[in-house]
Order: sequence, then C-alpha cells, then structure tokens
Amino acid sequence: MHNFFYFCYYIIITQLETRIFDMKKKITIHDLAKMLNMTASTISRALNDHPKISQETKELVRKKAEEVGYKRNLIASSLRTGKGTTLGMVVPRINRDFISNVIAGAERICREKGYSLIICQSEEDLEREREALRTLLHSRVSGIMISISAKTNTSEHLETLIKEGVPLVQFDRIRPELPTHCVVNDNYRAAYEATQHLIDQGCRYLVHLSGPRYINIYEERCRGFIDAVSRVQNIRYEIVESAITREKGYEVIKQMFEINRYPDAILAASDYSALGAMLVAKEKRLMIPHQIAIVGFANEPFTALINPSMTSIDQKAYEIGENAAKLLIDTVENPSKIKKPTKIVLIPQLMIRESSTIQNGLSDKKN
Amino acid sequence: MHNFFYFCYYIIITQLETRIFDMKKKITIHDLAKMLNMTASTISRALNDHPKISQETKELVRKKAEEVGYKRNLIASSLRTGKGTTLGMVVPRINRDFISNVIAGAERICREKGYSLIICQSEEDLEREREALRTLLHSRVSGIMISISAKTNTSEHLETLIKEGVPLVQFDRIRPELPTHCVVNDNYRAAYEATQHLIDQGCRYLVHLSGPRYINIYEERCRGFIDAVSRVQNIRYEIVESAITREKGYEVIKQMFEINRYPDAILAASDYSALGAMLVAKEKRLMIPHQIAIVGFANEPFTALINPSMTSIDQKAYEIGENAAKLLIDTVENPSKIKKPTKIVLIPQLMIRESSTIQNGLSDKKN
DNA sequence: CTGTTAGCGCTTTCAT
DNA sequence: ATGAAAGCGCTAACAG
Repeated sequence: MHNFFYFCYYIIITQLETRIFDMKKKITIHDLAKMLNMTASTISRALNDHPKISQETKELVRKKAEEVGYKRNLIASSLRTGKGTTLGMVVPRINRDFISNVIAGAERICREKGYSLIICQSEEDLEREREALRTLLHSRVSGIMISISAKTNTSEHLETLIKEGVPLVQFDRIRPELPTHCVVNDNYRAAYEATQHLIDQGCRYLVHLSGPRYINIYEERCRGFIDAVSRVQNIRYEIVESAITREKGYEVIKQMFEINRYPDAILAASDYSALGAMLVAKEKRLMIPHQIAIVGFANEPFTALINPSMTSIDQKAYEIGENAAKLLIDTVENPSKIKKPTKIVLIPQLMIRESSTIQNGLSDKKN
Repeated sequence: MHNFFYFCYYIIITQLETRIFDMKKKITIHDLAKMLNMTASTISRALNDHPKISQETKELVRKKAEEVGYKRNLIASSLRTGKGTTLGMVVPRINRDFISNVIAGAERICREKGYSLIICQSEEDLEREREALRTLLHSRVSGIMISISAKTNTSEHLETLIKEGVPLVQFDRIRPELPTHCVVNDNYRAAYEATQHLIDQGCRYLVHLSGPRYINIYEERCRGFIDAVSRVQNIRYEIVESAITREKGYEVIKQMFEINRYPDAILAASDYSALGAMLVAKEKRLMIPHQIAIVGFANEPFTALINPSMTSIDQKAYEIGENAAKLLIDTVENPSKIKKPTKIVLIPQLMIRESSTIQNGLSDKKN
C-alpha cells in the first residue's frame, strides 16, 4: 500500500511569494573608518589588537563594529596575509563509524583553534583521492589530513603535495615511507594482544581474516597475529587475505566448514567479516564462543549489541582526529620550524565480550 | 597486563632531520603572462574559457599552465568576484549514522558541482550552534545547510542569517516557521504507517517513546502515532516524552512493567530507546514480538544485526544530503531569482523485521 | 581578439 | 598613536 510511494518524494512549494534571500551588502573597514572619522588602517589595527593603538580607540572601534554588525572578510584577509584558516581532510568515506568519529574529534580541535574543516571523500578510489587533493589545494587550505583509500597503492600524489610544501598529516591508513607526521593505532600490538587473548582462552586452531596487505593497517594486524601464534607450540593457523566484508567473511568460513576444517577461533581484521563468520557459525549451530571464539576489529557500535556480543578492538577514533588536527595546526602555524616527522601511536583497547569469553562464567545465552 | 598502557600513547620522533615543509612560492597569472608574452587578463580569460579568446591562445595558455603547475588562487578569485565556492553545514554531531550519511550525500553533490563543504558540529547546544554559524559566515561560505540542535528552541539566530541574505537550507530537524528551503522526511506518515503496521499485527496496547515535542520531528512522529491509534476502537495507548536514549527507554519500560502495565507494542522515536525497551523485555523473558512487538526509528545499522532483528524506519539520509546540497547550490547560484521556499519531503521506508512480525511465519528465534 | 586599468577588503611597510 | 599608500591575485569594464 505504501509501496506505491517508496523511492519517490513530493515537492511542496509553499505560497509565500517573497524574495527570500536579498544579498545585503557587507560593511567594510572603510565604512567603519568613515563612521568614526578614522582611517582603515587604524580600524584594522584596532580589530587586530595591535599594540600601538590606544585602548580607547580599540574600545571605540570594537563597539562600533559590534553595533553595525561588521564581520571581517577572511577571504580578503587571507589573500593579503597569505595565511588561511581552513584545513582539509580526505577520507575514504564519511559514513563509517570510525571515520565520522575521527572527523568529530578533528572538527572540535579545529574549531577551538579557529580553523574550519573541509571534508572530502575519496570513496575508496585513487583517482577520486587525487581529485579531492586537487580540490582542497584549489580551496587554498593551509594543510591536509588524509587517510588513504583502499585502492591507493602509490605515494606519488602525496609526494607531489610534500614537494609543493603543503603541510600534511596522515592518519590510520598511511603510506609509512613518506616523511610526514602520522597518527595511527598500534595495530600490531592490538592484533597481537587479541590473538594472545584467544590463545589464553584455550584456542589452538586460529584463522585470521585479513585485509589487503599492501595497506599498512592490515599488514600490521597480520604480523601481530602471526607473531602471537608463532610463540606457541602445537598451534594451527591460517590467514585469509582480503576478507573484510560481511559477505566475504561469511563465504570464507562457510567454505572452510564445507571441507571439514573447524577452527576454534577467528580473529578478523574487520567487525564486518567477523559478523559474517558469526552468522555461518550460528547457522551451523556451533556454540559461540565454546566451539568457536570470534574477535572483530574496530569496535563498531553493533558489536556490543548483537547476540552474543562480539569482542572487538576499539580504535580511539576521536583521539586520532584530535591528534591529527593538533599536529596539522602546529605544522601550519610553524612552517619555518625545522621539524622531524612525528608519529603518534595510540594504543587500541581490546573490548572483551561474550564471543570470546570461554574461561570464566560471563558468557551465556540469555536469549 | 596491557592495562598499563590503556589511555596513554607513545610519541615516536623519527630520526630524519629535515625541514619537511618548505613553502614553495606559487605561480600567478602574471608569471604566466610574462612567460607567454601576454597580459594577465588574457591568461585569466583563457583559463576561464572566455568566448572572445582564440582557440590557439587558450591551448597555449592551458598547456603552459599545466606545465609549470599553475593553480588558480580561489581566494583572490572569490574576493574579486564576490562569489565563493564553499558551502557550510551545521549538524548536531557528525558521528551519528544518520548525520554522517547526510554529509556523505551532500559532499558528493558539492564535489560534483565544484563546491567544498565545511562541517561544523553544534554538539546539541544552542550557543555552539550560534558559534558555528558565526564561524561559517566568517569563512565566507556562500550558503549554509543546517539541522538544528536538540536544545534549539528559538529561531532568532536563523532569522538573523536570513536578514543578512545568507542562503539557507534546513534539513531533518527544522524550524518550520522560517521561510527557508527545507528537506525533510515525512515523519508523520512514517509514524502513522509504523503504528498501523503494529495494529495490523493485532497489537492493542501501544506505547510511544517520543522525543522532546518542541522539535518538529518528534512532534510529527507523535501526531502520526496518535492519529493512527485514534482510528481504532478498543485500543489503549500511552505516550512518554523525551525517551530517546537507550537508558531512558530501558528505564521507562521497566517502570511500566513494575506497576504491572504490559503493553503489547512499542513504537519508539529512536532506535536506541527501542533497544532499551527490547533489553527490558528480554530480561523479563517476554517473547518478542509475540508478547511485545517493537519498532524503532532511524534504521541504525545495528537494528538489522541484533536478535531479534528490529523493525525500524529508514530515513533516506543520503538522499536528504543530496537534496539539501542541490537546493542550496541552486539558491546560491540564482540569488536574484524570486523564489518561494521549497520543501522537499522524502518518504521514509518502514523496514519490517522480526521484532514486529507476528502474523506470518517469518519471525523466529534461530538462536 | 587582446591590452589597460581599476579595485574586491584587507594588512603592512613607511611616514608623520 | 595614526595616516597614506601599496599591493595580495584575480576579474571585468572599457578601450582599441
């Protein structure tokens, strides 16, 4: 019945026959100057709190400016000074929990320090990523934060930026070979600890659902996994690359079951592939975690809400955003300072939940 | 053991002792003019594809520009023309699934049409919202999209904008009394249909967990609910205001149970309060949906993943973003055009899942 | 078709 | 402590 309306929408035009937006011409420092019988430079200086302007003049100017609703034209200002107050950020997609939290953190810092933030999506595409960088340069941002797309297997576009002198901060998915500031998680450590946790729970046949290993984060997670399992005797393990979607996770684990390989633990590089794996396990009526323990990666909101709740790794998204913004602003504001590239490494947090808690009594199926 | 490191981070300074960012001075049209023995205006015109410039000159200029890596200074350009290429958006929070999808949609349209998008968060606070608007004006954005904060119970700050002639588009949470373009969901209809759905399933004692009713979306959802239940005989219903968090949903329903009121259906204005309600129901060992059916609002990703999966209402976030951006760009590019405020109303989609499917055999507890 | 000139709104020497 | 004047890089009206 309401099917009829799916995927379509109304457009309602209300009656009000008014020109809704009249451009009102803006007041400039010259207007102010005229009003106060001063010159534009005095106004400018007063507004900028220049030391050689008398207190009373400053007061006067500020009051008048407030009164007539003067707003400094930042465009003109930054044309003159060559300094901007806008920063750029390139991310694969905005609508991912991790990313949107990074943005939220970065935006807060930017706001506090008086910068605006322009966001661009690469949509996991190298060409779009290049385009996004061009757009940002075009908008004359003072610096750029970037987390590269899944298809970015080259550094040249970023090298170009560096050569052009654009302050750059990489975060999360980075090209480690570039001499830029970075803010990342200790993915190696996170994977290592998660693996160790599974081993501690008694698991001895582990599968790692990895991502494309030319991306640093997946490579590091993979290494963490390998190093952790390698320290233990009598352990069996497998690594499946490029399994980070729910569909892929489902498929891969289903195939394993079909050829009668039953791992007792899965460490996924993504919560979604972990979810896929969990769904197969449920279909096969395996007990989670007792027959198969599952750990995801990213601590997506759903991991705490499903049944059984899923152990995952929290990536400190908000902090990553904050740190990236701080680092970038610092670089932007001290361009001449000779700097060594700084790398900030955050420690992700293993969130232990039902899907991997075999040892104590916490795990249960309360429906 | 690894507890030791939680909430702290390393800073690693790599050895590389280089000045990583050398500002390289930019090439201007004057430089190009000199190189090609032309004048700056010719260059400008050639680059802007002015009709009265010969094809070969254009080619020549474009080639040279490309060759020496010239990039037009948009700052200067927009100072001169008075037209900018940046739009602003104010949202309560970026890190919410609905919002980040709106942003994603808006960003795509902006990019396609050659605009950049600056995002500001109001963090559900009126004063921050005012500040965000100031920041955007300061950055000289050409127009603003806004979804108001939960605490915004006044319109004056937006009226000021309108008086100043700033193109404005409201979306989702709006102040309907303002003469601006709007992009919204048909919340009334969505709530009405969802309620009807519950009634169709045989439910006769319905509870609506609403939000603060001075915000349009909650008011509309509430009205939809009321109108739907009012058409039916022998029905009992209750409305609880300001219950949109998981905690509040949990608490409210728990209290109802404690005084022995057992509704057979819940329509929540938020997926989170619906989740809270679901958790109480589970604790009480009520069968969902047979003893109590539950419907949420927003179609958060987790709703499809929990057990039982939760019926919810998809809000077409991406489309809202796209439409808002299109509308804003249209307004910005045709400022003199006499316009009536346009309202685009999207039809949300009821996603029927296990938590409300009593009638046919779909609902089950496959673990 | 192309050059000349003026100026967007601001900051910043250099004078006074 | 304030004013005069010169531009930042670009565009556009007016000439030719």
